[in-house]
This record gives sequence, structure tokens and C-alpha cells, in this order.
Amino acid sequence: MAKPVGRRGETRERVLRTALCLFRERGVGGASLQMIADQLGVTKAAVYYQFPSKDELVLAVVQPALDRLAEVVDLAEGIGEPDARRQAAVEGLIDLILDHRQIVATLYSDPAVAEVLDSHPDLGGLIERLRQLMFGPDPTPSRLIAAAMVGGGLISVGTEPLLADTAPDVLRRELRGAARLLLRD
Amino acid sequence: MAKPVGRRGETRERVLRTALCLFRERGVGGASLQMIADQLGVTKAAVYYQFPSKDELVLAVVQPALDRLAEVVDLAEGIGEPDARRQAAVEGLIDLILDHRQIVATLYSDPAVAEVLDSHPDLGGLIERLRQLMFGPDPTPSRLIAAAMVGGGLISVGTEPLLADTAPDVLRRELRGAARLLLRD
DNA sequence: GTCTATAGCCCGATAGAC
DNA sequence: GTCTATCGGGCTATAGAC
Repeated sequence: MAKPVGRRGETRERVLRTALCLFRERGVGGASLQMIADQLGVTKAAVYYQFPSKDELVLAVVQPALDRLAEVVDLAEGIGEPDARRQAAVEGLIDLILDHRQIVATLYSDPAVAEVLDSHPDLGGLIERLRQLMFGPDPTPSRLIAAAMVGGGLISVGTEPLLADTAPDVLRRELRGAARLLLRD
Repeated sequence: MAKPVGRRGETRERVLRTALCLFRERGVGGASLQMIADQLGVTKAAVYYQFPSKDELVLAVVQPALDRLAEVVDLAEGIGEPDARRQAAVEGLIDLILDHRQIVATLYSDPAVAEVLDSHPDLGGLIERLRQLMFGPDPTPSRLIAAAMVGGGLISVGTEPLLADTAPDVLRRELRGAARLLLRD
């Protein structure tokens, strides 16, 4: 809704950038619309003109990463051989995390986000499909553990402040190596 | 459910247990003192009799894990050889996470917790010392990445709901193996 | 130790002028 | 598109009776 945002929708973009920044710093629950508005130099009501509710704003902030996740899962599921399929999922996840570090950090920063995302109809199924890809059809404990380790490790590396300035291709190479080690590809 | 409490200090323990449970489910910011009191069948004021503020309650809930972390760091720092030192830190961390899964999940559930902990005088230094132990004196990017991967992976495995019923010694063995792989011990 | 009651603040959200 | 002004509600925290 609200696509003809006057001209160019530039304000909307500024709100999204500022919101992402504050969500990242203070968590979604800790970043009020007042803070976002103050940082932009406008009032809360101006933000409400762009987004009908805070939930909608949160959703809009994380949407790019969700779209990308859907692409990754779709692509991986199209691969027949199980190991290659999981490998495609892992590499897609790595690229996703590196391309959307701040959003991923936001997603994992606050349980309130999970609640907002539960209202997103497709997402629950999407995550379940991702789990299937990562764990395989018959998840043994050690496979579960390895997959959880990879997932958490990727996110941790992608969001670690000390690694914020590390070149993405270095990170990508190391992460692929680490995932391969843990999953014994 | 609970009836008048007989012994001294028992109520305090019940508050702590209930708070941890709710913090884990809804995040610290999402769990109000009203909810905690309701679940215990008392009023907010009764909780305030036990803890002077919500921040103090949060601190008391996570204190056991912080104490344990201090032990782990102290012990590891006493080891001279760098690789053995890091190995001791990693194994101590693994045991800590397995023994305090719920607290660790709480610690990582909400940025609000980090703010509370910043008021804890010793903790900042403690985490810095842990970083030193994990990264070593001269952290190359690939060492940084491996250490971040291990840290995030351990937490992810320790808090993954699907692994809640997995035997601790299985988890411990797998986690030690994974850490050894990644850190090339 | 636990209660009732309330103060005081900030939140998300809405109404309507410009 | 942005503003001022306000509403209703939940929050932490306190005061004082029992």
C-alpha cells in the first residue's frame, strides 16, 4: 500500500535506514517510534504516515532478507542430490548473511521480532523448509548439532562487530570452509 | 499451586525460577513484573519486596552463569601455553553453556540485557579477557572468524529447542569435536 | 511478606489543522 | 507530508494498611 508516496518515496527509505540502525543498536523493543522520528528530525506522526503500524515497519525493514531467503530455499529445493542440495542451501545462506548483516542481526536481536514474523503467512513454512534442507530427511543428533552449529556460527560471524570491516570474500571463503568441515561435505 | 511459603528465602527462589522461564519465552523486555507476579499468584509489590528493581532481578537471574564465567576465565588464564589455554577456555565455555542453557538463551535474547549488564562493573573486563583467550594475542582474520564461529555455534547448539532433550554428554562430545575442527587444535 | 492503590512516565496510535 | 495535541493503556516503582 502507499506506493505513490508523493515523489520518489525518498522519505520512506530514510525511515527504513534509520529504523534498521536503531533496531540493530537497541533491539526492536528498545527502539521506539519516538527515537526513530527524533533521529530523522521529524515527529512520530510523520513516520506513521509512511507505515501504518510499528509491526509493518519492522516487517518492511526485514523484507529484503526474507525475499532473499525465499530465493535461496526455492533454488536449493530444485536440486535432486541431497548433499548438493544442502550445500546450495548453506552457500545461499552465507551470501544472504553477508549481504544483509544488519538485518540478520536485527532478526536475532529480539524475541519481539519473531512474534511480528509469525503474522507473516509464508515465513513459518519457509523456515521449516530451510530446516529440512539443513537437517536432511532423517536428522540424527550429530547432524542436528552440526547444522545448528553452522547456523549459529554463520550468524555470529556475520554480525560480529570486530569483523565488520573484513572483506566479504575473505569471510565467504572462511565460512564455506568452516561449513564444509562441520557438515563433512 | 503454591501456597504460603514456609521456609526463608524460598519465595525468592520461586521468583527467580519463574522470571527465568518467562525471560526465556518472551524476552526480558517482553516479560513484565506483572506477568511474573501473576504466574506466581502474587502481586507486583510482592516481587518488589524481594528485588528492588527489575534490573536487579535480571542480574540475579543471570548471576550463576556470570560467576561460572569468571571461574572459567580465571582458570584458563592460569595456563601458560597458548593453545592449551584456549582449549581450556573453550571446554569451560562448553560446560558453562550446557549447565546454564536457559540463562545463556536469555542473555542472547534481548539487547536490553546487555544494557543491564553494562552496569555490572566486572563483566566488561571479563568478556574482554574471554576474547583474549579465544582470539589469542595477535588475532588474524581467520582466527577471529574461527573463534566467532565457535562462540556463536556453541550458543546456538546450547539453546536450540530441538536439542533440549539430547543428552548433555552427547552434546559435549560433539561440541568439543566441532571446536577442535574449527580451531585446529 | 503480601496486599491495595496510585503516581508518573512513555508507549503506540489517531484526529485534524496547515 | 508534516505538524500539534491527545487518548488509552501498560510499564516500573512507591506508599501505606494489614
